[in-house]
Amino acid sequence: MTQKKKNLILDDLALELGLSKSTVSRAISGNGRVSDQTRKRVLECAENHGYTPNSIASSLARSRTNNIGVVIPTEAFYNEIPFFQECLMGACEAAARRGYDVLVATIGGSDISVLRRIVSNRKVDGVLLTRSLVVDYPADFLRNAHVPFVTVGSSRDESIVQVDTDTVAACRSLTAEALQGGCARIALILGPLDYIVNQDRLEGFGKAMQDSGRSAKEALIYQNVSGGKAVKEACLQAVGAGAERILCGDDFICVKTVEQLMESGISDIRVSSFYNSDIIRNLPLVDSVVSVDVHSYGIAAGETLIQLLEHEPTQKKTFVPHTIVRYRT
Amino acid sequence: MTQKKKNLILDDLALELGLSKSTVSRAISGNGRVSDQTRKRVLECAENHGYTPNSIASSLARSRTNNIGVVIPTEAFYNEIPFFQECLMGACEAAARRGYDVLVATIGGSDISVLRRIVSNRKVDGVLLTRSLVVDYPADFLRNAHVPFVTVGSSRDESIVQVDTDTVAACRSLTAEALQGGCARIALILGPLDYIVNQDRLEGFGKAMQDSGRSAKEALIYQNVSGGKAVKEACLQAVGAGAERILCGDDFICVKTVEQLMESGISDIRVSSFYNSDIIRNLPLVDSVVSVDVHSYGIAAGETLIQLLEHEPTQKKTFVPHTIVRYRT
DNA sequence: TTGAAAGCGCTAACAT
DNA sequence: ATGTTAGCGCTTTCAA
Repeated sequence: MTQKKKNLILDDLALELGLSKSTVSRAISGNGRVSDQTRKRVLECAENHGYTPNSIASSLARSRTNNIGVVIPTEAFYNEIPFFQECLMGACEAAARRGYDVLVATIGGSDISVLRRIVSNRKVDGVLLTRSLVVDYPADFLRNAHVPFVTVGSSRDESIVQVDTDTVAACRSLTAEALQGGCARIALILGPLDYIVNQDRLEGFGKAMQDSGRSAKEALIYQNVSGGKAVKEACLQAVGAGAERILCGDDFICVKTVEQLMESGISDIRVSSFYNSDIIRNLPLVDSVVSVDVHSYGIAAGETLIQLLEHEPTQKKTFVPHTIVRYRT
Repeated sequence: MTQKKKNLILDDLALELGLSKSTVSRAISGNGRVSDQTRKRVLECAENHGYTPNSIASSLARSRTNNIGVVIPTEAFYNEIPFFQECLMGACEAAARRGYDVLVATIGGSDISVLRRIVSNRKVDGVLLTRSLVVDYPADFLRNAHVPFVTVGSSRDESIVQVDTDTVAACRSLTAEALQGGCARIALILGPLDYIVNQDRLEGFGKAMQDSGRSAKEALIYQNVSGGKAVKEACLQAVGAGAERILCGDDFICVKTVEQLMESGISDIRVSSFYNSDIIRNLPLVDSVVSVDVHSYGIAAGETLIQLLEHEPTQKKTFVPHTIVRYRT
């Protein structure tokens, strides 16, 4: 086998086999009837010539790229690093399984130019949105452009296909646990409410409070807290107001909260997080978290999107499981 | 403007403008001479029709996709989460700036099937390798397939275009600092030596020892340590052997080491890490780390790859800066 | 400067 | 079951 054989194409195979291009194409793609005999001959020939179809040409002819786009926010990313990464890896896994590839579309703030580009360049067949805002520009854009998409995380828009964990239920359970300890004064530090997930967290929290016969009013709730400094301030306020336990909306908040507590030399307040990643696994004071297998999350979302693209039946809303994890009992 | 205009193509514009396809193409792509007047007319027309070229067709005609592949290892990833993520984001940024898009190719262990696929499907013009092993399958494969690529991290192969931080120098400095404290017994816990980066770390460490007039023999060196359990064992051994300071090869090792120290109730040993991410920013006992701006790292690598693809002059080896960061002096 | 025409490599009617 | 023939939408010689 000489190294420098030029890239051969369908015609070459057809010529060598004494068949027509189309028959060879059918045999290789598996679309259309071909006798078992010829199929075998073709496949064999392709195999030992190391023929691989040019997917670009195929894309042009079929108007399908077999690529999906995964949208990742550049900023939020610094607060929730592992989430998007794991999600992405999951999506890649799902894609690979079905012969798709993944294009990354970063979104900085409300700048969706990269997304616009890959869509208008027709580089993807569909898109995975890895965050849902209350006002969802990317989703609006995609709907408008008639590009199939799936959101990771809930959307208020029922018509959107979504894959999510039951955030409300998860936060409800975690809060319930926290309350069981007979904790009198509880604080909640939450991020921006224009993220659906934070709204859900708040809702779950509220429900648990009600469940235990309390009013959400009794709790110290700090919402729309963003940035390390703001978190630390909220933490100080909570402490000042006599909080015995602090629930944190996400990892970043949790990290900053614990940081503040340590700095203040406080060690008798317990902390929980509504979302768990490896970052907080080593933090002191944290004793329970909501844990989601984000990798499966990504797989489920990728799989769902591909089902959509292949016109396979799909549920409008898929739930992925969560668990409550306790540290140092 | 009606919403449902069908996707228009070059011919449509040509027709409307009373020009030929080719002229319109030239005007839009900017390749080939067109009178300023017509160019303006064409661009205007394209603009207010919202015309966007079909990049797939263009790819087929030019044999260029304007996509780059970024290879991410699936396993190592769990130990060094932020690194690959940030690198990827940096690469995306560089790509976006130059009109390229990014395809993700995951590699699990030595399974490079995804990489193989995107390459043989001709979905990318070049590849970024985000890790270098001593025996580098992906690099060998790419070289063999004549696909341009750049490695993030050093390679022993001088012919490969690489973007890296000067790991040897960085670890040398950090070790030197540690030794200055007048530390008698120093330990080094290092990951697998089949990663170039670990070899470099070891080398930097050794040099610093020599610089200070000691022999590397004096140090407690644990190499090829992988997995949390192994790290903890190494840590215990180091402690048993009287280590006063522990240098860790990377964040994962650092986390596990500190974990072990805490569990053993030890608080008079200082720890340093040869690589720093947010994970360890909140760890006790750690007082100095090597810090690299991984995002710029990714940008530099992406930029270098694209230069390569566009046949612009490129250095064989680009260094990105590092700093030594001290915590709690 | 512009146009005509031949691809790029594959797919999918339609015919045989 | 296989072959023929148009495309898919853009680029790029080569002429004019």
